[in-house]
Amino acid sequence: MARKSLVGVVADELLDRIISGEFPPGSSVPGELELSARHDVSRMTVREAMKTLEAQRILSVERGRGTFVNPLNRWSSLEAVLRAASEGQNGPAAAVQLIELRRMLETGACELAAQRITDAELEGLRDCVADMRKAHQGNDVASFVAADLAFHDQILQASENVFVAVLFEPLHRVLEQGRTETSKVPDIQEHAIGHHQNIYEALAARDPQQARNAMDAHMLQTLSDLRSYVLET
Amino acid sequence: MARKSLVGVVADELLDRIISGEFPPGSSVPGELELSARHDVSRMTVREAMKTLEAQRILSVERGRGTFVNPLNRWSSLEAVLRAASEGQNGPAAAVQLIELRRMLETGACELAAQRITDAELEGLRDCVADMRKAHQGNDVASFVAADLAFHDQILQASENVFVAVLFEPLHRVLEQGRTETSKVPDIQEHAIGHHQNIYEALAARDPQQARNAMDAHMLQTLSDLRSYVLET
DNA sequence: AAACGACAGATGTCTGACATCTGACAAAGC
DNA sequence: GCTTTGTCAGATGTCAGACATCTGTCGTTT
Repeated sequence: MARKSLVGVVADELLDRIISGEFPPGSSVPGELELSARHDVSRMTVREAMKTLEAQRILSVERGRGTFVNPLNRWSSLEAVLRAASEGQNGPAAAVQLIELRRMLETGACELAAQRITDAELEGLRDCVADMRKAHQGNDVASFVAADLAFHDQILQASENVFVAVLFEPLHRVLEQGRTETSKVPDIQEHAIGHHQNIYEALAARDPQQARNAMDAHMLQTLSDLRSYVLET
Repeated sequence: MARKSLVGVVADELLDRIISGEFPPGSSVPGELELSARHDVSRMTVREAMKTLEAQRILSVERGRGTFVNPLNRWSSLEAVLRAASEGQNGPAAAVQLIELRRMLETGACELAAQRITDAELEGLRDCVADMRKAHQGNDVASFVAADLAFHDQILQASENVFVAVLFEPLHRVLEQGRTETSKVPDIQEHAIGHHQNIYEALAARDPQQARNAMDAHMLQTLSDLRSYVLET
């Protein structure tokens, strides 16, 4: 059952303690010896756990002095920040902020893609929309979500901006589950197909402004879907 | 001179070898024993170096099988991706892509800020512009850059979106040096002051669309400045 | 009062050992 | 012949103890 290594367990628990506020930013975490005693593991295991948190800029290790918690805005792990931001009753607010972020990246990428997309990539997008239609008629939620994701991936790739793709990847993972939920509703599926069709046409026309607007409409629709979904459940 | 720990040195060199193409994505890197022999360090040191790269999703460690290089789009470290993307003659292209990314985030944050900014934050922005004017007249480049950065930071904070701030932080570090260079030119300083003034006024009017457009104009100007700067040097 | 030195506590590194997982190959059983 | 099983090499996971080195502090010395 517990498939994670000991290092992962220790790192997770330490991060939990940090997020819970036990070690606020700027303060120091217990020494390696103390943690190894607490978790009943060797010092090396604790060190490797610390190293993973240090690599994500969650901790700063200073030789001879100790290990300190960085302020949240220096963390480089979206997932960790998400965990921290979702504490207490902030879950919905964090979800909205994630969509806002996604909106920035996707509309921007779509604008760039309109200037750079190739004919082959356009064809791929058309196929994705066709797949979504087919899945919608056949009530195949899994295929629908897959085609949806493929569509957005294709645009990201067509934007030819590596950094956007890199920043978007963790978002992809985080938003994946929620997407499957909302995509179950037939009405939402139909809206999505329409928006994707519009985006495709704008990209085919290679009109950056129109492409951005089409994607923006899609994002706002998604945000609206999320709001009603979060409210009713 | 060499203030970095051994772990950092080993991690850096291994990352260099990966970026140079010696270990392409999907392939495996040498085992811990082989690396410890090559760098003349203990196996534990190699392991900690690997852990840092694994935490940045550059490597995937699989027990009993080996350690493998992830494809570039799974890396979570903007700096590492930047190093990889700047290889060979791709430096300028990477710089342009960074500005494009910055444009997405800053225009998006500015649009959000227009809906949420407080009076106190507006006053802070006005002070920043005033400081820029003062530094411009006094030929104080350092103060000018500082006020410029503070202005953008304030907007980021006013957007009230933690995730945008988190994604922007590494960009901040990367773009910092280039900013100091371009800010030396008096003409560019004057342009920047005008744009910042426009942004401030749009935010004061709490008009999201106008704020986005003002920031977008600023970003396009910056991109144009960068292009002419890169071309002539 | 300032400079020095000893000291405790923290992280950095090394050595060697054993545990456990994976993949491959060979031997045993049907 | 074909499947099953045992064994083995090689890889990562974890442990224990030791020593090195840096930092801040607190007396002691000058």
